[in-house]
Amino acid sequence: MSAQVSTERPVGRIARSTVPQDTVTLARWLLGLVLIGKVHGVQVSGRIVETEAYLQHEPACHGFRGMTPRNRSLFLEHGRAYVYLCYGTSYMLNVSSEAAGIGSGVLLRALEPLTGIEQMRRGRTHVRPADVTRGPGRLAAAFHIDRRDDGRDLFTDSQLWIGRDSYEVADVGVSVRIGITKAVEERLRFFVAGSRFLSGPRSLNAG
DNA sequence: TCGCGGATGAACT
DNA sequence: GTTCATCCGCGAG
Repeated sequence: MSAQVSTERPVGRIARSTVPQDTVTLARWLLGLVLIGKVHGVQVSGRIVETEAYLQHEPACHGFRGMTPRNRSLFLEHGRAYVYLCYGTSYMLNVSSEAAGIGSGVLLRALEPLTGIEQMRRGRTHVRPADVTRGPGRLAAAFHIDRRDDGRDLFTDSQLWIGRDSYEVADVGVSVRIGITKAVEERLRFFVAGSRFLSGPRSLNAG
């Protein structure tokens, strides 16, 4: 099958009032939207093609044991960035997903690069262009996302935000989540079916 | 394409 | 001291 590749289209702001306030709904709704960032003053962007939902009531979720200094952004109202360092090497970008006080969120796992590809690859020229935003750690590295971005409002921020263009997702795929050790059976990973820019083993990206 | 092992650092128990 | 939602390079098939 031929993977559809999106072309450049004008990206606009999304009214906060239209952002879903339910974790699984938000995880699916984010697919096809565009993440915009800035690297050394240059705008970079990519289409969201893969997300995972993390619900506070399950042990795989960072909010499971309640609020701590690290995860407090997860408990803000929906649409805030929760950024943390994983394995000492990779930052993860999440979107808080429920009302204030509830520690659920959506992990952004992969983007299809749209603009600023060479900027994203700066200093990582050994990474193939198609791989530069494949995987949550590489996505954050490409956008230079770190703990300073923690807490940003991703629908009103000027440096790091989520917008929308005319692209519409045809088919959404569902699978188990990747890389976790708890609640491994939950099917809470969502992706743009057929995208060439997904992370994880091929077997998870079919159907 | 896959599976494996090491690197890595901050938060948490 | 343990945990961890990863990445990279390597070698086998």
